[in-house]
Amino acid sequence: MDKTHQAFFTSHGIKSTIQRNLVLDLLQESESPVSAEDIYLKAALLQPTVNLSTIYRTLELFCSKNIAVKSTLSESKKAVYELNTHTHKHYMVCLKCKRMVPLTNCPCSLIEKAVSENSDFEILDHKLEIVGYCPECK
Amino acid sequence: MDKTHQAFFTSHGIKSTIQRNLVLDLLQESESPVSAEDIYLKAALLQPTVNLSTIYRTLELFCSKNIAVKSTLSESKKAVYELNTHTHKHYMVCLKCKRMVPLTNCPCSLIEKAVSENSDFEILDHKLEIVGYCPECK
DNA sequence: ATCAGTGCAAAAGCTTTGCAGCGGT
DNA sequence: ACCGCTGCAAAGCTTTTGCACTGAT
Repeated sequence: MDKTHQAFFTSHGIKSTIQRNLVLDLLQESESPVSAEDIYLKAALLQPTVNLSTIYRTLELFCSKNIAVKSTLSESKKAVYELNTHTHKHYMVCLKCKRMVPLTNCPCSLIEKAVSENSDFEILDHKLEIVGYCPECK
Repeated sequence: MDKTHQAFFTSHGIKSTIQRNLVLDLLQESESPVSAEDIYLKAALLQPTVNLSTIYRTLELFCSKNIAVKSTLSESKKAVYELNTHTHKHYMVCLKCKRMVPLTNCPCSLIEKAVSENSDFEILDHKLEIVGYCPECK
């Protein structure tokens, strides 16, 4: 059993298992959000008996412990997951290759400010998705 | 057959039918985006033989003709549809009652500008979703 | 030894599709 | 009369769940 994984998981109050270690590693490796199936396909190469439902359960667990974050793009019906960096983050999504490029900085506070001045809505969060073509696809 | 519907649909190059008229009316009536099932339930009251798949086909047709616009919220796995007002529009979504309140004005051009200055991404569109509690639910 | 975690299979929820018959022009 | 539109049923795709077994502490 990997001590690093073990320490990480126990610090979040959950058990370390081979599958969870795997999912954590795979989330760590991927530079942009991935679907449960993406994770599953990569995980199955290393651990052929792993099951898709375990991946879903693990991802859901990670989200509930704030280890990961789930989001859904308007373009697809699949949810995607990424490690929770605890930073404010948005992506540009390429319509062709589906690549997700993170925004380096985001002037969203302007929007929240403007909105809260104009309504009684209590704003907790916001999602911004920029859609277009990445440099390689345009 | 309703002449108004007929004229509208032929101007978009598609046939007018009872079901399409109904869907158009129901989209017109609703002040915020609705799911296919919402439309179906309302439609079934007036036209009991109507079928869910027809609603889906009609909504998809409307979207392909730019009569309607489809979007998916991160909170739900259902798609929602609304008439295409051809205006830039975003919503605040209440976490509790799921009410969608349109933003009166949106400083998004700031974002697109900032983003396009910082990357080679060709921006075609963006989606903004504000999440929180509406005045009644907070 | 205990109890949480997992694999497997089945089901659930939303959406799409094939096909035969109906309906609009 | 023609051909597109619809209803119905079945399937598809993503995600969830029940259950018995496995594995971590």
